[in-house]
Amino acid sequence: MTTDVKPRSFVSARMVAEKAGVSRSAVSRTFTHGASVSEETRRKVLDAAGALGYHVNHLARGLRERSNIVCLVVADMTTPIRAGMVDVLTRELQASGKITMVINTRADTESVSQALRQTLNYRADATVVLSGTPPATLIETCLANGQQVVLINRDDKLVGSHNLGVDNAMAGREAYFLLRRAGCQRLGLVTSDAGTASLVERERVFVDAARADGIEVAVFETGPTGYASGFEAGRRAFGRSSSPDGVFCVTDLLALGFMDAAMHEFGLRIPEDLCVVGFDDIEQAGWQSYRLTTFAQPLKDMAEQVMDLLLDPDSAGSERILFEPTPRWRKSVRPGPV
Amino acid sequence: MTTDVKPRSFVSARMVAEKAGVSRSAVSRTFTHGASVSEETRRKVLDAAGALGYHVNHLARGLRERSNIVCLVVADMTTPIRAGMVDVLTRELQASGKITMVINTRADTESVSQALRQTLNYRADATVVLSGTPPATLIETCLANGQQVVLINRDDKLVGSHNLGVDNAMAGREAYFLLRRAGCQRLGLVTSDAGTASLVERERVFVDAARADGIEVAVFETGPTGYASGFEAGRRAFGRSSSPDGVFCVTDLLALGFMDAAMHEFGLRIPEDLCVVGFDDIEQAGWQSYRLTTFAQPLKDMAEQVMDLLLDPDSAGSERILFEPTPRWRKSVRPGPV
DNA sequence: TTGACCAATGCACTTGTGTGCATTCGAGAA
DNA sequence: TTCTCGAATGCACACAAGTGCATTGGTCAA
Repeated sequence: MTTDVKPRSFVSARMVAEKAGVSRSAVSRTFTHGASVSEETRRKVLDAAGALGYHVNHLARGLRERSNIVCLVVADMTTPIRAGMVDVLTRELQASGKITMVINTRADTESVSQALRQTLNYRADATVVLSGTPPATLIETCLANGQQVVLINRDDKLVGSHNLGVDNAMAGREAYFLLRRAGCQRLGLVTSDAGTASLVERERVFVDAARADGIEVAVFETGPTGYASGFEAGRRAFGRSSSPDGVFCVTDLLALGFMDAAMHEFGLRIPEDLCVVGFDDIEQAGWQSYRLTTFAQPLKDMAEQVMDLLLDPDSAGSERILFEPTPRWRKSVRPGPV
Repeated sequence: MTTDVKPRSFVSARMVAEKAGVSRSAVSRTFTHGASVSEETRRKVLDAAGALGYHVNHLARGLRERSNIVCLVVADMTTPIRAGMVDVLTRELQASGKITMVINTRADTESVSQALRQTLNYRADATVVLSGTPPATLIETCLANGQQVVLINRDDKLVGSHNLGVDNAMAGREAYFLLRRAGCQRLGLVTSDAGTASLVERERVFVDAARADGIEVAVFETGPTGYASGFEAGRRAFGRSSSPDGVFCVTDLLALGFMDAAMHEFGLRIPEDLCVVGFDDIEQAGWQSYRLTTFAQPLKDMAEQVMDLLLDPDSAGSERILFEPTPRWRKSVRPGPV
């Protein structure tokens, strides 16, 4: 063995050109739409490319113009609602020829900072943040580098970034209305310690609406956003003297946990003894054991809006785009008083 | 306006060099671990880089050596088990400094082919396939181009590709044993029309084990893998004369749907009237309304194994690595006969 | 027959890195 | 003072593409 040169793992345009007996430019032009190549050369190039297994290097192409890479920063991916968002977004991005880099981050700031830096390292054209708390300075760096930034369900007011969100206030009001119409007297609210803007707003509007009618709401906050916290909230809610008969849970997962505690730990019937309203309309909310009345986030619409923003190069951004959650009437709320 | 030259969106090493008054090589070396740079130059470069907001372009870096990109090909991402896989894998990849490209594909072959091609276009070092049916020829192309290929829960026997999977046979046998010990007489099996190798194997082993004891199993196959199919299976199972009293569902989602139909449509008690065993141990299986006895896929272990394979450059591959699913005893199966 | 014109092609430059090689510079030893 | 050695630095090239510009070859009309 004189040479240690093992066959190059990736074939380049140069190698195709050699095999086809043409110039490298010809290869390049063959794979560029609208370039001027004779039919004969084109065929020779395509034959050689097929034989060698050639694939255009999008990384090198991205060196000159745009990379077509979009970064998706997301936390709590196993949560049904988040999984749904990632699913619809990746699908939509792919359909437009973009490629998706997923950055899975825990909630802590340091982790997100690192993630955002990766975004810049790989020259992503845009960054879509589904969660976490990216420091404003880092997002500004993204913007300064010409990236487009889309924030979903967050309430930062960063100049230049796009902001999508659902109308939480509407959901809070509507939830209160539903429970009152069902004749509920002792209202409760279940939330998490996440302190996300969306969650806080739903809580605030619901509590305020009740207070305007002179009704005080019992608030339960037992841990992170999830089934377990809802279950624990249920345990506490019914383990004492005055227990609620109508509850708004700011998230479906919380609601399902709460319902399970009420049903299986305390033998309550839903909706006869207890009415529950959730938010998100995750798949499980429609399962026969729960049939939760809730609000659906228009995921598909939001994803399409994101694509419109990304594909429009000179979209100004920085105004907040609100989406109407659509109510899903199921069986966890009575149509009227008992 | 004489010039139309707007400030370059991304700052390059050249610009940093100019501002710092050093050569571009110095900048490059500052950001390369172990290179020879004086402390003074390093500081000047870092200052300039900070002021300009410079970030190393990993795309250009990837032109020379490896790209550090790993492609994750996945279908049915909203499914809890898949979401869990994507979550743990992205987390693990990130921890090793890899970047994850998610390719969301429908089950059809054409879609997956296109996805695999993207993988090659972006010079991914490796491809991890969670699902779908990539044609063998395409995977061979990946291998020929020096990519590592990891197939999870599939049964292709492609030379050079790594194969991870869980011991489906063990689960099938164990499920049969559990139901028999509970005293179940009329066994049923719920599966989907997906025809995945894993699903088929679980079904086959379960049915064979029963047949060996002279017991015939009623098989229900009503649609794609999911809650709705399980529910429909339940409807059919109890809508006729001889209904099962012990059922193995090849997936938790099928099991939960089946249980809901049994409980809410036919008023059956679990486990008194009906025993159910699932597979996957998704989060919902532990919820209070179900408490499903099932088998957990060792997601974390599998992800770590994937990382070991990817980080070891000369791992031969092509042998199948089996993982033991761990049984989760809950309440959907009686400990003994009624 | 010759000028004009157009399609096809190749050369050379661009993008942003990392790095081998040569050069420079300064310090320490003889 | 001079020689040696190592650290620091810059030049130039490689990587894999796209593309402006010049050149070539062929066809058609005058």
